[in-house]
Amino acid sequence: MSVGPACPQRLPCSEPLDSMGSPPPPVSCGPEEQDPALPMSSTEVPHAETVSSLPSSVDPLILESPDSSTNPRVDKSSVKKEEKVQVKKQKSRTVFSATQLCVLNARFQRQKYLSLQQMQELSDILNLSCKQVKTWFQNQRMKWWNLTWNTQSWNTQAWSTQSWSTQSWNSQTWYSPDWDTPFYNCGEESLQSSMQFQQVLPASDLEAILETSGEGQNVLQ
DNA sequence: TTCCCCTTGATG
DNA sequence: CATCAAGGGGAA
Repeated sequence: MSVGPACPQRLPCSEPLDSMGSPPPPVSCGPEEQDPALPMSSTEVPHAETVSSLPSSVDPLILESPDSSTNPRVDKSSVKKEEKVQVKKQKSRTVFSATQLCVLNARFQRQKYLSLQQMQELSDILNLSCKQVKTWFQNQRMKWWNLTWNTQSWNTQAWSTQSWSTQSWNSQTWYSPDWDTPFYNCGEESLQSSMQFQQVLPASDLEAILETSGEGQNVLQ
């Protein structure tokens, strides 16, 4: 009933597609192709999730990845697939560890859209599934947009809608020219300032650390 | 296929 | 209660 669509007013998103002129769908960039088959074997979400015994946010950091072992075992629940197929309910909200979020956030600040390859790279580094990374970016984009227009509401004069819409999208999108150089793009620092996420760490550095360390999650305590 | 968008469902 | 990661639908 008139509750309203509850929709946060359609964002002025002209879509990055039009910006570029012809950002073809997806393009599938490389050999990677789509991965709807779930790379996760069966454990879909290997970590977290069931950590509700801790009183405070101790952050156990379960970033470890047992998936490498190819599904060693499924903890409790004797049923895993069946449950999904039949019940299909039980949505599990994966709780990303601090490290994972850190890297994701760092990357997001530089790039709002990732290509498939980049997505896979990130997922590999963080030990997450491609789908998870994709979903995370999707949700982040929503938040970011809401935040952006919200900010504009306060400073209606500060920003020119045209300014950001043009620059931002033009800079880069999922359609990036450089696959080899995932990081580094144009100077979007301006956006950063406005956004003021709480973290201002060197994205490339962070990722580099993770990459080098393989799975050093304790790097940043 | 991807995207956005809203809602669901779990976690804090 | 809010937040967050997903599920699902509709649209290029």
